Amino acid sequence: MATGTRRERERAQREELIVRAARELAEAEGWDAVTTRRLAAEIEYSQPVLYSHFKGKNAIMTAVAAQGFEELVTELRAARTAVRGGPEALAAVAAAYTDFARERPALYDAMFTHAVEVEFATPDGPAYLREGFGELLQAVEPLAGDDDPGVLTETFWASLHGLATLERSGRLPMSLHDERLRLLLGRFTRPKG
Amino acid sequence: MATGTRRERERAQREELIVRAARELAEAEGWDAVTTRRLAAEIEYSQPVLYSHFKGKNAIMTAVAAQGFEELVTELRAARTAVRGGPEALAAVAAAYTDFARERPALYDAMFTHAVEVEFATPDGPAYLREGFGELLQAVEPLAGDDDPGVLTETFWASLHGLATLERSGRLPMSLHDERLRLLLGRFTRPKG
DNA sequence: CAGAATTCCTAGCAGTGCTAGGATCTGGAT
DNA sequence: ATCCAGATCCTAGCACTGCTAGGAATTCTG
Repeated sequence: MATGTRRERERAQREELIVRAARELAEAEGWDAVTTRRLAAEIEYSQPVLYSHFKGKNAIMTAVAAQGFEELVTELRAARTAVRGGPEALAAVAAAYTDFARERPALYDAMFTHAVEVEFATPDGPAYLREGFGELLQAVEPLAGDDDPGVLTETFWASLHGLATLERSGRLPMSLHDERLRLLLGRFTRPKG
Repeated sequence: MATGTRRERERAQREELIVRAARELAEAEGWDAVTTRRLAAEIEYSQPVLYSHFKGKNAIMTAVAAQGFEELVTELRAARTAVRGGPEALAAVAAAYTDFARERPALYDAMFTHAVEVEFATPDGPAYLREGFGELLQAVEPLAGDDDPGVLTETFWASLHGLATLERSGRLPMSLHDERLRLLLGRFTRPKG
């Protein structure tokens, strides 16, 4: 029995190794550079070993994305709790979100453009999704007014996501990012006239 | 010389055939299904013929995207000019934009997620980009207030893009689309308090 | 009608994700 | 210590991708 647990531990370690290697490779050279062959070479095992841990390359990306969600949640929480609340909280959370997307583009891609296997939009989805949305919700809710806070949070999230993706792909110049974020926040914090 | 012009005409026709086939295949089965072999079979020529017209698959996608931009411009213009102006114009343009993304997902992908070769964010970019942005701008401008109309338009565009992509990928349920759009428009038309 | 030039296809390259099959190594029982 | 069952892992290969070199076939020109 003792050997069994050791093997399990080693397997878990290697699985972690795979995810870390995939993430580092993606962050260094983009997801296109993450091929099963290169990944196998990186961890010094053969390709089929990858498939004994994950169903396929997509599952590996999903595992990387899961790490990303965890980290995004902690960053959003840190940003939100660092300020008093109200408009400042929304600004802090928004800046944290777009910073995350800019600084970890490969991670962000895995989370929000690839890896559709993550179950969004369902009440029983992964905990990190509920928590992440919860962080946004807590920042948006005080400013919702008559609007449904949940739907308004979705809308605000979509705006941040749009900014992040368009700026990252070069379709909007990054130089005006702060200004765009300022205008967006202005519109969402503006009280009903 | 007469034969020369005939050949040119035939070449242009075949090029159009390639773009149309790529577009139809993408809209029917998604861009993953658009391989050079299938495309060649569809137009009843061999693969290398594709490369005598386009530098590669990406160039074909760019050509499809160009068609998309032209169509998007006309739809935005139609939506904007159909109403009087002010908030209604913004609502009409926003609905036209998200409708376009939902009804022509493959086209939208080629325009805004793939095909980075299109020169966004430069003054001398393609005409359809300037025109398309101009349509949004004309709808946003009357509501800009003290804000820079151009930057505000970029921000509004990003919000629409975020909604379109998150809803399309299943990360936001499509059922609440109208409500989200309503809230977004409410925030962007709300006068400064 | 022969020669030149264009057009086009066959065949192939290097790469992808993924998998079947057998070799190798490990752990436990005799 | 030995032998066998089972887990572990790798080699080799499949079907596919985008793309290209080289030669065959067709077309136009003198």
